[in-house]
Amino acid sequence: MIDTALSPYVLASWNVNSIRARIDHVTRFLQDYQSRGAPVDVLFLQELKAEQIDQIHPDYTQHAVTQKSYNGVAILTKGPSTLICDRLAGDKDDDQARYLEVDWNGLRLINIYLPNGNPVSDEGAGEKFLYKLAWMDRLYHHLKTLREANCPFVVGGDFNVIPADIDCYDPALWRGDALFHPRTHRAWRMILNLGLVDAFRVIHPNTPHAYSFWDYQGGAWQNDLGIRIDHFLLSPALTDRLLSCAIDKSPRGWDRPSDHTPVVLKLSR
DNA sequence: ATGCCTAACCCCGTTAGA
Repeated sequence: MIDTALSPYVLASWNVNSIRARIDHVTRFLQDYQSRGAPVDVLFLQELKAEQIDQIHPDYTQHAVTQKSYNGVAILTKGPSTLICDRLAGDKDDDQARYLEVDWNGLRLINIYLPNGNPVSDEGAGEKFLYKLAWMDRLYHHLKTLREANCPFVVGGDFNVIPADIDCYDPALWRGDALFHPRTHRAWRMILNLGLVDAFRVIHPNTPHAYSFWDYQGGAWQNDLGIRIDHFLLSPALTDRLLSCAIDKSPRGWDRPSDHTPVVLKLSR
């Protein structure tokens, strides 16, 4: 008999690059963890790319914010959860479906699809890059509010941030890209300096080739030319409950995969 | 070589992703 009181919470985050194209992969992923005795309690999905989505899995409470063709994020939880917010504070005119915040067992779950930001353009004045930086600043201010309220939270998702050299196959090649730009890194540090921990990197401080994304082009997957851009950040109280964080490479090797693979976090209950 | 995949959408090419 499994002692559920001692089993950890399992949280996963996955940019599926279209939920319609990847629904069977999501089902298989959840089934695999279920059959391995580590059922997923919380699943964050990004890039749904569909305005209308059905119930993704019958065993979960589902929240989603969507738009036609682009973006879209969902949070699936075992048991009840309540919607807190489906857009990031700080810009009333921003209607892109990139942010979802729910309460689950007194824990704040925040799923993000942070803007890519390319092209950076001359002097970093590209419209998309400025939107990314502004979005990161808005995220910083919102998380600061939660920190000051001592609200325990986990932020997971596709950050479109390569945190450091170790997180990409060729730092020289990424220099100047919106995912690896000094201004992106500064915004990332601002967020971490609220007292948050990059769960994967604190568990695996020196592990190279720990990637969560491989481009479809140029045999990137076959040659392991990847980048780590999908992350879980934990507030201090949750950092104390961090048991493990791993990147599950297997779904990237399935037939017609997403270009991202899931990150899996375990927290003590 | 802002490109050698992939998906959406809407017409069978364009846009976006990272």
